[in-house]
Amino acid sequence: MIKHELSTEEIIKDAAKKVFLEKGFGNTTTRDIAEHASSNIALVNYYFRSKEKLFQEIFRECFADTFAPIARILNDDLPLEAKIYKFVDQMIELLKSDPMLPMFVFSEMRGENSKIGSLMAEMHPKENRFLLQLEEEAAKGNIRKTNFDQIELSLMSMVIFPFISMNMIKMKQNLTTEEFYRFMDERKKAIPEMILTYLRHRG
Amino acid sequence: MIKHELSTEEIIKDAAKKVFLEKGFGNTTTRDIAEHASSNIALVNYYFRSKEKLFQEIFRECFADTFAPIARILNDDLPLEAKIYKFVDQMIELLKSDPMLPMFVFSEMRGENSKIGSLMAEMHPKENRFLLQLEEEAAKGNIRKTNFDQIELSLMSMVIFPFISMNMIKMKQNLTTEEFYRFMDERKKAIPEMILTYLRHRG
DNA sequence: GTCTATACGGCGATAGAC
DNA sequence: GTCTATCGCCGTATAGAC
Repeated sequence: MIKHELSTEEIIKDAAKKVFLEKGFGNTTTRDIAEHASSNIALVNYYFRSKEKLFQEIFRECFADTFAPIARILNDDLPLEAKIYKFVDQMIELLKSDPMLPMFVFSEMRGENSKIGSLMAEMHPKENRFLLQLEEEAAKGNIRKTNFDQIELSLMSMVIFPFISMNMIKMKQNLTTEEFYRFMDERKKAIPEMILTYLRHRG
Repeated sequence: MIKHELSTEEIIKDAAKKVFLEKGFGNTTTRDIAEHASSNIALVNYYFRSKEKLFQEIFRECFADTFAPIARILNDDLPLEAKIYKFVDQMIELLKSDPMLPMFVFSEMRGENSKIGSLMAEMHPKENRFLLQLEEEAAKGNIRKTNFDQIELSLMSMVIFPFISMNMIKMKQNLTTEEFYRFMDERKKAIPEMILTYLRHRG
């Protein structure tokens, strides 16, 4: 295992990611980024040409970091129950390690004329194995028939929203970050239980 | 009923709200606001002293618009099932009429040293009738015993998150705004059903 | 109350020395 | 590759005429 020093470019990019995720594009200045990287404005533009370009690069990565795991797990070849447990577990672990990710991604996707747009096209020509799987189980009579788009959205909501409202929750319940994360760990059981109980209950 | 012309102050404030909600504080300029109000920068500062002050005023209102109805309905004097149905229905109607509200509020609450902070203190010394009610029903054996904070958070998540990810959903599923709202109307039944089925199922 | 004109600072970006 | 110095622009805010 070779020990790598971080290159200046990587240091700047990491600093930029940190600041962008915390404050968003509009509240971030190139000077912010340079300072966080213990560098200077000239170098930021030397490596990335502009604040805008740097932002695009980071947003692309964050977008992928958020949605690639979702698509990957939902298209896994696993039985329904195991898949749901795995999805909730892995997503919560991912978001615990990068809790600002969803707020950042969704926030920067606001507005019709968004800086984004093109990213969507490339992202999900993907087929959705999860929905098919729910239809199959329903056909077999193992779970109730219902609108499974609603189920999928509820699953996403219950996993992701707590991180978006993390600050609110922490203040309201007077929690440290550690305590909040323990609360989220509890959800690894609570969410699948609710979804599965509903699906299995005679409609 | 007297017909009121909007005052210049109100026109500017409405314009500011529209722009702030769409783009956030950092991506909004005083010029934006003035243009949307068919006015000029001087007038914006004449009525509100600064962009910051104007923002604070609007944020306060949006914060209240979001959380006051939540607290109000959850503290209503209604049986559990009716309360949950009412909560989901009223919140979805509210958010349909102002779909950018949650994204705006949560986005501007990011970061520890946020422009906000003080608002929290005044907001919820409120007791939470909803959680007490769940405990009561559990004591009577009408619903299962579980961590009701998780239930409450799941309820919020399923109602609010879809509006935060609205753009994503609309693009992914190729929906118009009308179709998205119909999808949300469907949730008025789907969400309470899931929650209640889970609560009533023998744990 | 409203507008034009302007002050002033901070922003993104680059030139040019090393 | 790195840094200092600086340019030009656009941001917020205000002075002052009407």
